[in-house]
Amino acid sequence: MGWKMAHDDQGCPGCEAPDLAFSRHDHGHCQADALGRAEVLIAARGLRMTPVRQRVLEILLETHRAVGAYVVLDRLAAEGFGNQPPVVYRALDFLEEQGLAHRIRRLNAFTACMHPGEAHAPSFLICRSCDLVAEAPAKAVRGALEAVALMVGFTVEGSNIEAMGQCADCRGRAA
Amino acid sequence: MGWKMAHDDQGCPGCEAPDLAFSRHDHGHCQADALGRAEVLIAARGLRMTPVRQRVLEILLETHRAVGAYVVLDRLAAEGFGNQPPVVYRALDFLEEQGLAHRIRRLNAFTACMHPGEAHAPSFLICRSCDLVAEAPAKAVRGALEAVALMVGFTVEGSNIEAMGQCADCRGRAA
DNA sequence: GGTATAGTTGTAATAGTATAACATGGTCAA
DNA sequence: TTGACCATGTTATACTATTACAACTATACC
Repeated sequence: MGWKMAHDDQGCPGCEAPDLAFSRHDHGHCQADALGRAEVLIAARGLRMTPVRQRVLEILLETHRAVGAYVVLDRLAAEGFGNQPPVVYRALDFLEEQGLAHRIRRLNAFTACMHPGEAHAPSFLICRSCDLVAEAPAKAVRGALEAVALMVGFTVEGSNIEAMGQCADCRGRAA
Repeated sequence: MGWKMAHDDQGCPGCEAPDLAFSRHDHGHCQADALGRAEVLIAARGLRMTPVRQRVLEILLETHRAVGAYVVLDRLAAEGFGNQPPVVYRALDFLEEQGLAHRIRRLNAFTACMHPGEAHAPSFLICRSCDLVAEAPAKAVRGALEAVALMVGFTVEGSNIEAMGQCADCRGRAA
């Protein structure tokens, strides 16, 4: 295979690399790993990974790009699921609440979480050329944000941190 | 007046306070200051602060909340401007490009920039109770984000950093 | 097993946000 | 005053998201 392995067999630490989306990797493993983790997590919480939810997650996991709700909906409809917006939005909301997917507000689209289960307040790097979306560790970023908030007595309950720009490959190609 | 003055006469440093939106202040000065700066800035850049643009900025400056495009549009229409979406979106795009307004992606709405002209990559604190939006200094936040990006060779060209939560006042009232 | 319950999905209708494309009109400089 | 450029007006449409209600399914409890 032409892929550079970005992981080993235990816990897929490579999948926590901030540049996962931008680097060649065994995406099949990437998908399977995330999906497996998701199922375990949902079961552990006493919730149900229904067919619609699982299928939506699978669709999101196909790519490291953000996918619009209506693109997912069309896929679902073609496969015999309901073809009205609530079908997909409910699944997406569920996945987001459970930390299995993230909403990329800048794109009005969604992307699968690449390391579900780990407590994380992610930030995203969105390449304007190839549209890949990398989920970067945002511990430092989130810390800085909370520091500012603390100064004014503001309690941060949730945040969205997104950077638009260009990934290394695309910048190289452009130059 | 019942307002605590949050500024002095030269440059309105108070208007750079991260908690401006959340603290009582002379909002009239706040507005006038931002508007004045905006006009100077636009002129200096050889651009035109047209009636529509100015009116949109004024409307955004009325409150420290984010305002939806269609709310602005209704106001414009009631005042004799065009009543079609492009009218307001063009003005908002212009203001955003010039750093005079910011898009709050989490709310699909817009807010006036409180210290135009200063180079800044703002972050926003959005109170879920009172809907006030504070523009907080994001130098540290932006720095952290760029540090992460640098690690993977990603070039940050723009960012949106928004925190949803509760301001000090609202938290106090809730307790 | 039967049945109440909560949760999930299906469906219809509608609300809200944003852009493309083209026509019109104003401003400024040569 | 003509031409170029920019801004605005207008029509139409695309895209994103939610409300409300009906039907169904799994589960737990009796």
